[in-house]
Amino acid sequence: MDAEFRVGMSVFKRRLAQYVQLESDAWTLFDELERQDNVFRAGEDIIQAGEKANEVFILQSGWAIRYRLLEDGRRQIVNFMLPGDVFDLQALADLQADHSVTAITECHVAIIPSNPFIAMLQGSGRLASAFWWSAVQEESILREQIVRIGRRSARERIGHLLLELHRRYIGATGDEVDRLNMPLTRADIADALGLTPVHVSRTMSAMRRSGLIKEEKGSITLEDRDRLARLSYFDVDYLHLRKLNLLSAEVMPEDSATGELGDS
Amino acid sequence: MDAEFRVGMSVFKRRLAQYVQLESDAWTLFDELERQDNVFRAGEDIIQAGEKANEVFILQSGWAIRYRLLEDGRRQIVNFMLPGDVFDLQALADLQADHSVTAITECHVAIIPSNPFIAMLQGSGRLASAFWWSAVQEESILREQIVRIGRRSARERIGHLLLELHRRYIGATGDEVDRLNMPLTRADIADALGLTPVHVSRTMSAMRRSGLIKEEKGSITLEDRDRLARLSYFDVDYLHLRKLNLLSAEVMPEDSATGELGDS
DNA sequence: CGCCCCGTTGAGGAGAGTCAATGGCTGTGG
DNA sequence: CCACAGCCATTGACTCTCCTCAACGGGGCG
Repeated sequence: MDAEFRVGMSVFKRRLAQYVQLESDAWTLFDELERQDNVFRAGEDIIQAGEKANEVFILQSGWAIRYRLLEDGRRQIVNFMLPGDVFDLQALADLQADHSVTAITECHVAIIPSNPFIAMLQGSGRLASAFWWSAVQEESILREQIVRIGRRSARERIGHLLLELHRRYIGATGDEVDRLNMPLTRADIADALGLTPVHVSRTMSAMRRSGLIKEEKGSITLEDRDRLARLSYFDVDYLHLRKLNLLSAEVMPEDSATGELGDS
Repeated sequence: MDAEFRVGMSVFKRRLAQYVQLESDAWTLFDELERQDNVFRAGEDIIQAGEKANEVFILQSGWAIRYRLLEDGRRQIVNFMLPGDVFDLQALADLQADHSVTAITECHVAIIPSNPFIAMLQGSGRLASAFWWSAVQEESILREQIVRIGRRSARERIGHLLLELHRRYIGATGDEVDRLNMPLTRADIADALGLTPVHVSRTMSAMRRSGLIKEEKGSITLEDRDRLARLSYFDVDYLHLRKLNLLSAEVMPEDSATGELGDS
């Protein structure tokens, strides 16, 4: 985790580079951004609901969750943030956060004030595209989370979530293996999937017994990924992992400094 | 419905004007947009999953749903589109649609090709802000849908959904009454909330009996909105209905044609 | 050492699902 | 103008997935 952090923005760049082709001058703009590197301990809030953050966050290392609490204590985890994820672009509209974001493990976060960030987007249509892609992917993940919770059984939900986290984990780390870090407790998984910890435990035990997964302390191995994918009706399409066609590149010349939302 | 259609873009304008202050020159840009007015019959697809639409859609009248089908026929409705809603801004990133959009009632839809749309955003930071607000609101509605399905009982889900649709319906029509058009069948509500039609029917019958709602053909009245809100843990905040501070207005002068994503 | 958090397992219960029958409404065609 | 098909809402009876309550054990940490 420390190692990941020391390389600076590279997690985000690695993630983006898989989908968007970016030249070094775009990256220069990005690298020169004014920013602050913050560390949050496990359990600490990164953003609190109701707070108005005028910053954009990029998660460098660690896992975080976005969640909402009901008045009677029920918690729903809306989504997970993995290294390389950008969040609260909605802060650019100067809106209050309607959900909290909390570190699940220790998190290293780059915090970028809105204004320089906006200026950067204005400076490069391709960077703007890249961030727009990231926002579109996040929204797509939200939609899939709705399908997962609304129309899948407990086993399907867990399998589907594990496969998503696995793909996203690979995107962040670059390691193409069937094993991933798993800092989530049964309660976290339950609150993400609309189940109870007890039932998650039972269901995952059954999955272990049938050779679908293997758990070690702090990590999980997808022992039979194909079978898992079949029985969870997992279809990666929603992650939008194909290379993007950058609209901007066609619509307007590179040297034009306008056209931000365009690509985005 | 026909009356609504004849007034052109006004539904969208009315919705936006409640939250974003826009001068007439911005609207001029918007009004001059190249567009096509299409009519879709009930049940007809507006966007098909897998299709790459290079257009932005604005629903003028009628109701539509975004949904996804699992291989075995299960359907999950991801969200509802009401008059004034804009959809598939993600098409601007040249991505395939990962979900289908279908008309539930007859729908009048303005279809705007991406390029002129992008040009419009570039022409007015305030318009860009307005559309960004719309995208942020939509994402927030998705998150709330996750909480609704994941951590609420059947009665809470139905109550909460009705309250959301009611607020959004008011935003579109301007009528401040407790009654709204209800073209949804039990099956639609069930597929949106992760329930079965039978259970939705039972639960709504109970709600009728306890004086929470009243149903007539094609419409529903929220008889005791406060009680409904309390027992569904409904909190409007997530709809972001307050007036926006337009960042752009502060960050850059009105006459600058750059700064689109900035406000957005 | 002892506390606390976490995962697991058991027993019993409840909310929601499944299957099936009925009746109303609408549209259509003979 | 009526008969019939098709869709939709409702209700009953039964089932099952998932929840609740509870107890126990292991591991990390002060």
